[in-house]
Amino acid sequence: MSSLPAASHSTILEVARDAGVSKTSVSRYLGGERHRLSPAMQARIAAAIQRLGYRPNQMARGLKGGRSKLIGMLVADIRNPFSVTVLHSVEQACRARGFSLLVCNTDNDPDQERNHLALLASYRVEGVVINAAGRPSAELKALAEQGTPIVLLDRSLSDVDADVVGLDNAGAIDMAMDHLLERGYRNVLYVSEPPEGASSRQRRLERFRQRLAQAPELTGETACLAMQRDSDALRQALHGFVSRESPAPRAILCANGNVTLQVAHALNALGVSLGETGLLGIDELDWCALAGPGITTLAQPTEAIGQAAVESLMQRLAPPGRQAPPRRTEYAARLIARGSTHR
Amino acid sequence: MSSLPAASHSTILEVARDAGVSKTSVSRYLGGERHRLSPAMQARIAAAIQRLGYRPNQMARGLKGGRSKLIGMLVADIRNPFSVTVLHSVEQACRARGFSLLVCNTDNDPDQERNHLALLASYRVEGVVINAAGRPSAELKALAEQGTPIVLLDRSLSDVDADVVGLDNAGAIDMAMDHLLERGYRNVLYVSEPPEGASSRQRRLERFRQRLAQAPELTGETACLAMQRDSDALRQALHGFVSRESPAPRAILCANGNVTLQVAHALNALGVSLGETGLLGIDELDWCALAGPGITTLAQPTEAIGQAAVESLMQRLAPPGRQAPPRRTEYAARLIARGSTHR
DNA sequence: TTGTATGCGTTATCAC
DNA sequence: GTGATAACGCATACAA
Repeated sequence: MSSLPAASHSTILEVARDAGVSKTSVSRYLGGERHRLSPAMQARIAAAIQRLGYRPNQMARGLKGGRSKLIGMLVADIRNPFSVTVLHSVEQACRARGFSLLVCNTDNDPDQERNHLALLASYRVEGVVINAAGRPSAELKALAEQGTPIVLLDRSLSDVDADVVGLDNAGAIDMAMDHLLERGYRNVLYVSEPPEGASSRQRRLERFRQRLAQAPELTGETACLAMQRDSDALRQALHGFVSRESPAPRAILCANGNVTLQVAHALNALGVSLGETGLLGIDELDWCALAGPGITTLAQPTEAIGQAAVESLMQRLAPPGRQAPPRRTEYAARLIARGSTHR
Repeated sequence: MSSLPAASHSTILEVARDAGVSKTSVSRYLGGERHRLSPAMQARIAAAIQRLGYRPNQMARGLKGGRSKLIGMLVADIRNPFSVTVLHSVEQACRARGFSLLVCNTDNDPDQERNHLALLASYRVEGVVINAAGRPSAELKALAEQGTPIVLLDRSLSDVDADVVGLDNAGAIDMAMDHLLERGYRNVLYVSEPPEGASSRQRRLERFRQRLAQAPELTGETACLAMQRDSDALRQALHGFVSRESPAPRAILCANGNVTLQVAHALNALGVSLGETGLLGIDELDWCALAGPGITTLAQPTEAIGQAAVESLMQRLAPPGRQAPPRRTEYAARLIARGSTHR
């Protein structure tokens, strides 16, 4: 009763022969048109498929119809928990709609981004979710001009006609500042990674400065540093801020999860006690409750963001009439107050 | 000067026409056989490609040659930092060799694993890296029988002829126990997620028990719980262990990073002070230095593991002669001592 | 309800 | 050196 190990992949033709029917019938059986086949034939085809261990070849399938059933996703930093959570939700949303996800990590490198984009194009992905690392490239424009739907995640790109899905950055900064003010902090250091090439960073920084300008009772400053590369600079900046004479209670606002992590490390090394010196970070991380008295954060609705991204794609995928103009979807952050902002 | 926006993808035929040459020549140009073409023709083809914004269609390529240039990866839990780091290194290694990575997250669900496996097969991936969630499925065996190289990551699978790459689990437990003993702990609670379906968990648990049996000066117990699902049970188990009368210094050994996280949360809630009660976790996490006095960990060489996995695949991909028998590659853990094991 | 013929974009096998 | 032409596995318009 043992079947021979199929040397290679069997084809629809072999199935057809084995079942004694035509290729077309098998194709129909597979393509969700079984209702048009006689029960007898269905049974024979099913048996043949089973017997041969047949698996349809998506490559060939995509060739003819142009439907690769593939969505591409460009992630700027796969090791960023925020990205991963969004990725997770994007993948689920895709799968729920019968698409697979081709994931590319760019490590925030524009060159890699371009290569990956070309790659995705070569696999004829039907849509692309991009957490952009660089400026709009020729590859991206080519993709857009070919009519491939594009959704920008977290970071928008000038000159690109695409939906953008992400956090309400200004609102998040507002929320953070309101919280810090309410808790009595009056001197705020805003720490960010370099904002060039990441619109969300720019937007947050900009809003922080606006808030500073609007609130006379508040003083503040900003520090933009490449976190991983020079942790020394970060430590120095923090040391300067923390040790300086200041009657106003101090707090540090971290522009994203990575910043929060690095700042927490630096403060830890400096022996700064959280709470007395406030600390608030954008992005919720699963360990934030564990560091010192707990770190107050602004959680992003990552699930919603991922789903919205795919939803956008799907709408542009089915072009019934005229395409709607690019849309911007912004989600509100959620404050999770912990000990680090409790004086 | 401006070119019309290419309505859709251009084909090799269009390039050929535009350049006034044959398809074959263009194909040769693309396929790395330029040395057989006259410089003049090369120039014309290059110009045409440029002009039309041509991108080869990998789908069609894979159809004829059978080379999809795709590697599939099954991740049991994409939100696990360990998995992500390995994924990152696998992706880099693949790209360095001209392959793309099709990533599938199974969320530790055997059903999803089977679906994803079928999917990968349908895309004719040339190799698969699997961080398995369940028992060997029919889909997996089909893949193996078709000759698709398979590498098992972290978790081995009985009945599957595949290379296995991962941690030296017994060695890691030894390392952990030696460290705990050296630091004076004499009563150890081993906390793990349910070991069923994850060979590495089984191996670690088994080794822990062996060590207990071998060391008369040591007492210990084990707790296997689904972390996320019932955090109550975990808290109770920890409470029981910590509050029980015991002259012997106590320590908790966490079987992986997720356990460490959940245990840290529970201990935090219980108000247990780390160090006095020892804590050691397998898997280094980027926040481990920040929780209390710092959590001692055993770091896995994730980069090496990812690279070794791809290396394995590549060797089996090129079948010059007879295939070597399945190989097992085990890497040693690295101890990072912190305050949580300092009494 | 079922089958035939053609084409998708590419590579490979020939011939010139 | 270069170019026809035949596959590759599948979907589909068309015919029966």
